[in-house]
Amino acid sequence: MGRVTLQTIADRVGVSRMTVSNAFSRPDQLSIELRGRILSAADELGYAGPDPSARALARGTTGAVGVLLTDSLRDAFTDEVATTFLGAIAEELAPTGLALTLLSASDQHNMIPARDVPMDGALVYSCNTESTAVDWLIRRRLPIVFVDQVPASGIPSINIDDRSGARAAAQHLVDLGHRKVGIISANIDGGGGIVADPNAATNHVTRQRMLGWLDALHAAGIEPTVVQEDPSNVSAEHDAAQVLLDLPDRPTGILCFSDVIAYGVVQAALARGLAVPGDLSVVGFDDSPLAKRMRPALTTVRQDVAAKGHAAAAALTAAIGRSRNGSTKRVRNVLLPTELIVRDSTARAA
Amino acid sequence: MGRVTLQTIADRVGVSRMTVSNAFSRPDQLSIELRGRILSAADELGYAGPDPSARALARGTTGAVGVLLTDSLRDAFTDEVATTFLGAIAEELAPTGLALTLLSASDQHNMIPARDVPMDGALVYSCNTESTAVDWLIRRRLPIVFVDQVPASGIPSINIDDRSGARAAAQHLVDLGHRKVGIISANIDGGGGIVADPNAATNHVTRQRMLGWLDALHAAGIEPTVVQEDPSNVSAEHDAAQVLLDLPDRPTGILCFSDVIAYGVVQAALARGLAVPGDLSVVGFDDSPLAKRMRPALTTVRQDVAAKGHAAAAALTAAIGRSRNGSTKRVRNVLLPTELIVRDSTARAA
DNA sequence: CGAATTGACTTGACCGGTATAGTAACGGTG
DNA sequence: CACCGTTACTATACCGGTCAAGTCAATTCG
Repeated sequence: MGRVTLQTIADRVGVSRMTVSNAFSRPDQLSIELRGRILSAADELGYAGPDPSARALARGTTGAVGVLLTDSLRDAFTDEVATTFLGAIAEELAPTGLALTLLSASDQHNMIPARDVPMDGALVYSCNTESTAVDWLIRRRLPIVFVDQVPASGIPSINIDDRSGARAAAQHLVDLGHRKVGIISANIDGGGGIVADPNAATNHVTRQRMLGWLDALHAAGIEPTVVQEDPSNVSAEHDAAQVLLDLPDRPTGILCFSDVIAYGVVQAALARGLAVPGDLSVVGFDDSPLAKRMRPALTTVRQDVAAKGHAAAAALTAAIGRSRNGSTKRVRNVLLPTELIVRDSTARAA
Repeated sequence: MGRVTLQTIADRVGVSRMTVSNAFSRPDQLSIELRGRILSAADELGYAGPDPSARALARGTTGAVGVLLTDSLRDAFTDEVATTFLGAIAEELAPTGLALTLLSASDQHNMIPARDVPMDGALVYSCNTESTAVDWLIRRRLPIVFVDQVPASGIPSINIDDRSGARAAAQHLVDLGHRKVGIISANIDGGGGIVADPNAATNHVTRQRMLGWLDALHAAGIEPTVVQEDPSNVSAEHDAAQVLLDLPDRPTGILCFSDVIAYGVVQAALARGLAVPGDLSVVGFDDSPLAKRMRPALTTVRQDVAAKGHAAAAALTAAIGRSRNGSTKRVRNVLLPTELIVRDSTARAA
């Protein structure tokens, strides 16, 4: 027995295929009585409703939007900040009925999700600027929204004020009298260890935070030692911390790209008998739940990740709406604020 | 200027549409020279590659698989157990190049993701048995895998041994001399508070754990007081705990559906000056990271969520493969073990 | 009472690809 | 030199829907 299609049902009921289609998609186009007959015939035949792929082709819409995530999706679920973000997106998307498709920016054996997966629009979340996946999305002329990405003209974007936040964090250490400062950044140039050129970061967020830190430090005449996480390493935070703590002229304050890193630094410091914040001040970034939870509670830069997610999803649905009815309203570039939260992991330099 | 399709390129280069299609999808079917010309023509015209929807229709495959989640996707990202599970799925799926689409079981204004989103297969994760979304997936004849779901014949399933785990947990309390036992279950019949019929649960996991607890308790002649979380409530765990702790004959041991609930119970107990485990023993379920982290460290039932995720994704790709080449290999029903982990939240009954 | 409207379907084209069977040219073989 | 297997394309028929523009009878209206 072949597949059941609109035609199968049409033949069975003795109407045209179009009428059956209407029975499912535009109930007001036929009599209630006939619709009832069609629906029950469909039911008997075990029809599951119009084929989504066929419908997508004909209608030009799929009912799903994508989120493009750097490298492994795995990480997206491991990181508390990312899950909060995704959760907020899901929440904002729920009333629209759109499903959420997770796309990996890295392609697996000639399958490039950004190019090959059907969708109505996409969110680009903190991808490296060099990623080709983004180019595919653009070529497809999909409505897209950049999040934590360097804003491009004509593309709506959601960012947080990373630079100001980082600047405030660094200034905080400066104000506490720290002169020897270390920085642990996310990955900048592919390896681990000490970074030669702090401005080489391909990731927008990494770069902005770096600029912010340097703003305040340079203004105070401080030249920090910058190390980066080795992304291929499980104990990346720990190793990066060791590099700094092993320096002949050990820093008294460390600025971290994230709370997770900061946590690792604090653990590493405590493990070698250093007091935090007595011997070492540590500042994180994000204000993830971890920051409040850990001991000492972490001084960090707060960003409202949930708000970012909501804004991103809203911007995307707006962009999709815009592309549907050809409206040319100007796109918005949102910049959400950051705020320094001082807790117990920072103190005056010894 | 209209949309660029295979035909546009074909006309431009002066070949048939099929040849252009081959240039993209089956490079071995044409000369290298011609393919080069086609590709560069496509490039000039700003062609983004074969339209995914059209290709999906023609090929009958979309490159994405779904995960059907109970109610709000939001929760899926909030719950550490769920994110671990999803992360493992993503990891297992990565090498296949399949994208992961998150589907809400609840339908929003006549858009039912399970029915309307294009996909090659789906995972059904811990949905209520009554959910109609599952029926849609089945009707579509999509390859599916049940996870934490009552196994149905002909459908591969991944489960953990909830009942044995719960039994071990309850037996543990019995062995410690507890006679007054409370149970805090996940939602059973839609409300909050004390549950009349513990067997009324529509969710398979909820039901199995309940059966397990009762196995051991009834064998010891103990009739527990069962309360359930009110899902609509933010402080659900706390409230449920209060109900038990307010009982005239306060329980000395409480069995919880999850570690998160157990955490809430411990907090509630400590808040009213009860010692844990001195005055009250608490057992969780899942062995999420929280269990190890909290103080006192939680006695709980361990399940390997990551393994569950991997198994689920593997089973799904297997099912998809099976449906492609019409193989009729028998489907597998996997049951993963659980293990009681005794930590510091349980002690002999006072 | 004839014309304009409405309701209920139908017709034919189109969405943008892919599968499969062909065909023509080319070089090698017995 | 007829025969055969390749290589490189093309022709035709779907895939399973939806859209826009009919058709035709049953109202409604001036």
